[in-house]
Amino acid sequence: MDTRERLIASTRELLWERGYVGTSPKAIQERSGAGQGSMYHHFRGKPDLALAAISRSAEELRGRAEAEFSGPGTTVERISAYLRRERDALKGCPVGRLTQDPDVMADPDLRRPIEETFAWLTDRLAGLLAEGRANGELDTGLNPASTATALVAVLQGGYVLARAADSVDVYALAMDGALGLLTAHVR
Amino acid sequence: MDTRERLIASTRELLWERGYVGTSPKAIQERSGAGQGSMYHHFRGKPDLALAAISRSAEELRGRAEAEFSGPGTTVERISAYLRRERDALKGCPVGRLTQDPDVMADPDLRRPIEETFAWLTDRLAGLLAEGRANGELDTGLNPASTATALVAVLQGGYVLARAADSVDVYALAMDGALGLLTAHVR
DNA sequence: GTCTATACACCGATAGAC
DNA sequence: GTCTATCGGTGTATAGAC
Repeated sequence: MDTRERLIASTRELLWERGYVGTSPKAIQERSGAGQGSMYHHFRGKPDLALAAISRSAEELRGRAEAEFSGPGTTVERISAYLRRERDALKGCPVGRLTQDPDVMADPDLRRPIEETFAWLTDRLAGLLAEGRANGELDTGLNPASTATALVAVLQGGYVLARAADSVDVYALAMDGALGLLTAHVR
Repeated sequence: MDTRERLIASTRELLWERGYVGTSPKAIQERSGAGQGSMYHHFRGKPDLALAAISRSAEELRGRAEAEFSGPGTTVERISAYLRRERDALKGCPVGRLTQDPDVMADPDLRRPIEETFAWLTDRLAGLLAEGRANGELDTGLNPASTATALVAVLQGGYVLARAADSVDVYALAMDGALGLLTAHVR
């Protein structure tokens, strides 16, 4: 990995662990092994580097989700696989955690990848639910848009509860609850 | 409000808006109108003040939730009232947002009120669901513990999605989805 | 109780040598 | 491309006068 990539990788880790305000150029330099001058040669400053890091994380998240969504099985099985996928629940969501960072949300450039990721995710899930409803797998009474939003929310909230309880089991419990509720709509 | 209370109130606001790392003693002093010496007279330092602020916020959250839980109506109506209560969804949860703060979670004293609040909340909701199941209001197949966890998660995640989309409507949509799923279990 | 002065490390960046 | 030097501002206090 070249210096530029190491800088991005280290920034992604630090943003995940400590958020934007909690991440200093100095910490990024130390973790990446790059010097001061090196960092400012490759990036114009902290926001520029953060943009590269956030975009990369958002891209990766979508890629992994898409793999699950377009995998084998019924729509409910694919949604279940996505929700139950092994996650580092105590670390939280590398994209979702940034919504709590006022300096990120105040910068349209930094905000965009986050907004787009959740819009895409909710939309993709709504599509799967609509597909399941259309092919008779799911109840006709189920609303794809609101249900999809609730499912993404339960995922993000599961991270919050797991961190609060310091237990990955709480994340799994939240997914059990959500899927238990959804299953009642399976014909 | 005396100086001590103003310091706590300002710290609560700042922790809500900017988190622990994003909140400086200087900012607290400016917002509260208290001077440097005044702040360090009433509190030993930032962690001490944060503990007072977090405890207060946690207490208030429980009080408001309990008002909804012990209010009128069926168990599902009370849960619905709680989830749909008017909230400043774009500001996020004053307690839940702190789970993203590594310095808060690393300090057992600061962490405790957060952990306790979510444990209480989930437990209280599970009790309501169990009650609804026992009195025939809800499906016997519904698992109170996992469902309660999912409901608290959807609430916390609703805040995340609302901030990501910069829209309170997304929060409401998540609640619609969750209640839509729950309603299928109402006999 | 509140004020001002002081301290020292870190933040985020720029300049210029190599 | 990377290094070191330097910069003004902030973070988080402590000390001591009033």
